[in-house]
Amino acid sequence: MSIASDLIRGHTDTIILARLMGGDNYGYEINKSIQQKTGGKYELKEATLYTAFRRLEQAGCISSYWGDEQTGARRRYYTITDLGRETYSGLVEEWQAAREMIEELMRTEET
Amino acid sequence: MSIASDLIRGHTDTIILARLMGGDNYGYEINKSIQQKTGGKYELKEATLYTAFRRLEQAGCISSYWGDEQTGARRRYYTITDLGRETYSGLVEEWQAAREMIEELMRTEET
DNA sequence: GAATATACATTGACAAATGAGGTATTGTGT
DNA sequence: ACACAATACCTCATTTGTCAATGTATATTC
Repeated sequence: MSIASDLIRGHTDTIILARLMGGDNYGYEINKSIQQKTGGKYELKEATLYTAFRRLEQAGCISSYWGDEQTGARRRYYTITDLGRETYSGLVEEWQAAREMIEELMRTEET
Repeated sequence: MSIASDLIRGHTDTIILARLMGGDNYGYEINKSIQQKTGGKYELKEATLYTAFRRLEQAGCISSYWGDEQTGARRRYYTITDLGRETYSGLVEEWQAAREMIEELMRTEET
C-alpha cells in the first residue's frame, strides 16, 4: 500500500459512511470491500477502523447490533442513521470544495 | 464558513512547496497568497505554517535566509531546493492517485 | 494439532495541526 | 503624543487521528 495515510486522514469517516449507505455491514467486511475497491492499494488498519466506529456511533451517525450468526466469529453490524446520511452528504460536499481548493493551491504559477 | 483542516492535512507541505516553485518568498506573503487564491476560504494558521517551514527545512526541501529590508519587519525568505522540487512532484503524483481512490471509495453502491 | 482466516477490541506512542501566548517594527487615526 | 492595526516572526502545550503491538475467540484446512 503506497498512499500516505495523511492524505486519507479526514476521509475515513466519509468512506465508512459511504459503505454503509448501501446497507448494514460489519467491520471486517467493510475493510475487505475497501481493499477490493482499491485493488489492494489501500486498507484501513484495524485500530483505525474500530476507532472510527466508536467515533461515529458516539456522534450518532451510526448504530450497531450483534449479528445472530449460528457459526463462525461474532459480527457487530452497523447501520447508518438519518444523521449519518446528512453527515455523509455534507462531507461529500466538503470534499468537492476541498478538492478544487487543493488543486488550485497545488498549481504552480505560470507566466 | 471554511474548509475543515483535516481535509487539508497532509497537503500543507505540498501547498507551500507549490508556492515556492514560483520563486523565493516569505511566510507572511505565502499565507496571504493562499488566502487570496482561495477567496478567503482558507488560510494556514501561523503555527501550522512555521511548523511546516521547520519540517521542510529539516528535510532539506527548502532553505532560508533573512531579507535585507531597510524598513519594516524583518522577513525570512525561503528557497525551494532540488530535493524540494522532486518532493513536490512526488507529492502531486500521490495526490492524483489519492484523489481517484477517495472518489471511488466515497461513491455509494448503485444497483 | 498446528496453522490460517475470520472477527472484534484495547493500549501506548507518534506526528500534524492548532490555540494561546510572545517579540518587534511601521503606519494611521485622533 | 497615544492607541491601534498591520506586518512579520517564533514557541510551547494540547488535541486528534493513525497505527503497531497485543489480546480474545471461533471455524476451517492440512
